[in-house]
Amino acid sequence: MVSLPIVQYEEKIIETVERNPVVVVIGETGSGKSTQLSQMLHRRGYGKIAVTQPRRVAAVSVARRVAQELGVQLGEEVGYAIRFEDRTSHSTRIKYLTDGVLLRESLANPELREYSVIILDEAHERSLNTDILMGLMKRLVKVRSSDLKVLITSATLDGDKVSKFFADCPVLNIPGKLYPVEVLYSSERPSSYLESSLKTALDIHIHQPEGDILIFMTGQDDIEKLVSKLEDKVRALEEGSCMDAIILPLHGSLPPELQVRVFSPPPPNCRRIIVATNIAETSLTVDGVVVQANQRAGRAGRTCPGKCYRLYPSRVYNDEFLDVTVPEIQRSSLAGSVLYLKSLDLPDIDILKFDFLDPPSFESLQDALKQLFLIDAIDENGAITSFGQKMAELPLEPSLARTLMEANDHGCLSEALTVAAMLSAETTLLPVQRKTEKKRKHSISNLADGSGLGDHIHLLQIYQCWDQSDFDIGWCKDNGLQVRGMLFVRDVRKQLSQIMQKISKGPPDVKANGKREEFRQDYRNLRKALCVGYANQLAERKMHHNGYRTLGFQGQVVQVHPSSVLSLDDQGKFPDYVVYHELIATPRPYMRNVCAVEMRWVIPIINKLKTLDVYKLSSGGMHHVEEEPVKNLPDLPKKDVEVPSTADDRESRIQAARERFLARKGKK
DNA sequence: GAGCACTGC
Repeated sequence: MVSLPIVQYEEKIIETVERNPVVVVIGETGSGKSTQLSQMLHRRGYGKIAVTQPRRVAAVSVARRVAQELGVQLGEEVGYAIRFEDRTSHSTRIKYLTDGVLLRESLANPELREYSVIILDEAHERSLNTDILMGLMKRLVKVRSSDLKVLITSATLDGDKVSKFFADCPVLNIPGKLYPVEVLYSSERPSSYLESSLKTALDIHIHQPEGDILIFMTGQDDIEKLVSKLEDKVRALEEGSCMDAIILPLHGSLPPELQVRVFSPPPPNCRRIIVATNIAETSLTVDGVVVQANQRAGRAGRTCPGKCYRLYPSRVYNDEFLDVTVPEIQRSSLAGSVLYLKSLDLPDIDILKFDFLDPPSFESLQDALKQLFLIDAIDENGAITSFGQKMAELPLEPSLARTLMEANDHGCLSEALTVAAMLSAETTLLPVQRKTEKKRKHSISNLADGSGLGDHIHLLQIYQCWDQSDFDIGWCKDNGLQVRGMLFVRDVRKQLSQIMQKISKGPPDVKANGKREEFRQDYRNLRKALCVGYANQLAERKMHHNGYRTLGFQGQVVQVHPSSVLSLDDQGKFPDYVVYHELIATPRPYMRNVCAVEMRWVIPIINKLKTLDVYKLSSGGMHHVEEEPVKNLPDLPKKDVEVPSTADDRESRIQAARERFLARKGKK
């Protein structure tokens, strides 16, 4: 085995950990920190060690490698835990797990006494879960000062910032780059990145010695175009003029069996040209890559020297590309995280003053509080309700958790479970769509059309059809649904159902299999439950056309997404009110996954909005503290609510996303 | 008739 750089630092690392409760380890890709740190501490007799990873594949593959290095059976001394898969046992001493799983564990056991060491790996990725864990660790090292060690590891994270966050804890730098990577820039900005990538890749293929090429593109669409163009060009090359080449696409919606092709070595005298999304940036390491046609130099130089071609001038790179990733916590809805933190009931944690490495804006916290209030997860003073406590147990966004609670009280839990599970997997359900195959959708819509009521009902009906086929794999294939996506839905549904059984007072309504609602055809109870859950995601149709105005966004005009199955009435009109699952930020904002609701269900929500007092919500029912002057709070309508505003900050984030999108389009 | 990507419980 090649000796990893980190091994030389073992004494130094151990010594620093012995003396400090928190240590930051900065190690570049290839330093071996993910596999070696846990083993070092294990050798020195530390107790059970948890190592978090932001992604499932990473948790599994790193655990597998460490078990192999230690010569033990996976699941014994070394194991992993990801959603739906716990491969650990009583003898497990080193446990790899996703950050989400550790957060769930900390809900059941806030002090995490099971572990002597907690390593938050890949913290530079700034996943929302890791960010929250960092805040919790800061508190935990105080509570468990004598028997807990915390390590924060990262490739590029600003070590000083994290150190400062953890009371000036020590920072260890482990050099890791094994081989040099030469970086080459284009002299000017290309008019088309696609054409420029094509030209550069061919040029490299024809003129450079052997070694694989990795090209980064922004999306599946461009990947498919580039792959087909590359195939044409390579085929057209004169026989024997240069080595062979195989072109491999790589992106998230590619089935796993096609993804793994990039791990098998090419035939002799053949160069692989891999065209990937940023999935290859972090999730997967492709051996043999020596040349890249875009910006991620870290992926080359792993096993031998490499080259990185940047298809734009260095000035562009320096001026426009060096923004550090905006942490997830500063761009996404915080309702789920806020509810989670409130449910922990830590006496010394005030959500508005929770110690984040990069605090989210005051507005987005308030936005989250407003949403939680609207769905009864917190009371008017901002304190978590018993309802909210139960919702936090569910691994769902609060809107869907609330929908399940409501459905359970109105005899349609079975259907609601299905809808929530289908939405959890929605992106992996549909097959890789090619522009040439549009017909597929119709085959399933004969069986399930949403009864005109929208996409939630559509998803429910698809699952019910599959259920009636006895979960036949062939049925999925015949109807153009991804098998692994549907199996995932079934797992999620089962998990949600078990949690609902645990938390509901009476026996939950899960056995009914949806017969009653099915016969009703109008799915009224289910839609009402969705309306209650999506109280913050309501839209009202504009008087004279089919555009909508969101009630949550100050009069923002949105359209129903073209993929929606929602039908028009005799007059060619959409329903007066809908709830939506998400808004997509494109030049024209779209609601994706909508469900028709009735005005009489909307009225109580509007009324509740009138009672909303954001000042009380955010003061947590206690005296408000100085730092945020009242005049900075957004004005909330207390009377005559026509266009209630509950998501001002999110609106500005959507706006910013739109501007970024437009700017990108403009450049093309 | 338009769709940025990726990840997690």
